[in-house]
Amino acid sequence: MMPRLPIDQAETMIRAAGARVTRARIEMLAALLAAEHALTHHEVEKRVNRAHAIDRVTVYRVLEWLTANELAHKIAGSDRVWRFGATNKEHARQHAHFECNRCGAMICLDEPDTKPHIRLPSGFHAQEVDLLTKGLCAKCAPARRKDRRRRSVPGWT
Amino acid sequence: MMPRLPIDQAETMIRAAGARVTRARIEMLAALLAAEHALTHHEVEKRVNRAHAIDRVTVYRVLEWLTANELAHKIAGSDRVWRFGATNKEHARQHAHFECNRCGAMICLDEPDTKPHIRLPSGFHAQEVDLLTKGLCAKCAPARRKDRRRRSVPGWT
DNA sequence: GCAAAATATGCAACTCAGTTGCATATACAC
DNA sequence: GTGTATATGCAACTGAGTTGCATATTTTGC
Repeated sequence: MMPRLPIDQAETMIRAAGARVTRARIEMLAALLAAEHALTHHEVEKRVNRAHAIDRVTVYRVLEWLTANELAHKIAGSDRVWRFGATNKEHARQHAHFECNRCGAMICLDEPDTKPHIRLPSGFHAQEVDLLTKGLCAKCAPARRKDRRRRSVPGWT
Repeated sequence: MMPRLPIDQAETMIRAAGARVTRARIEMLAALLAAEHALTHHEVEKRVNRAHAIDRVTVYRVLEWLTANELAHKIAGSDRVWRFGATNKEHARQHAHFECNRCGAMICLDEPDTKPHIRLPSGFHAQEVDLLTKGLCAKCAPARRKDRRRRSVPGWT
């Protein structure tokens, strides 16, 4: 299968979802598809605005729409900011992520080979298990000594 | 060992940390110790204010202080609100939690028996692994049909 | 193509968690 | 008790995310 431009791929995905194909949706999904890590609303806004201005609110609404239509998924980070990643078709449900304790970057990981076995109190009913690995990303690992951006207690959950 | 009042236990813990023993710290830690699940700043405020009024900002600052001193730990939920739990001495570092998809309640779990094996991209360095199981809590599981509080795409991460 | 209906966008104003600066109150050492 | 370090209260702020409503754009039916 030949490599396609994110913008074309995005359009195809949205069209396949049977919904209105708008420039905002195409460009935002394309931005997610092209991204090397999960993007905040602000990052999406910045990347898309290179082409033309999109309203803040539209960014939120489109991201919400993409999430509801399973073209993207959102990840809660330690900084209370949602990050969004394009949902790749193979692993439709990403439940494993990595978060950098220094720069806050988040990336999607493959599912772990061994699933942990969780013991819940009686009456509780599990639906999904999310795995968040924290540490230092490739950019931050070498620079770890001069740590300037750490939060109150880095890495705690 | 005989059961102690949370308020006494809290005072002992704070004194043991070698820090100033204030009413706000004692009462807030006692509230966390007595809580059946992790509390938001607002829940802490409400529970403590039965005794006497504590400023919103003080609540934030004391919770931060408790976290920094490892007497409590904070958990990021799907609703962008921090929840705090008393750090129990046996498992000093809680990294497994349960979040209810319906009411948002969070509780601390024991570590899973089998730790998952995570494969990271090269250059990445893992420091902690957090496990978040989502589903329905004992209160919400029976009432699951009339779901009124679900978020855009419930349970996604 | 063109008009009408359906829906997405932009704008303004809002909510709510969490933060910061600074003056005042309190715990503890002496 | 008195002095000093530090915790608290107050007010004002930041920044993410939301809502209502008017306007623009996509789609559908012709």
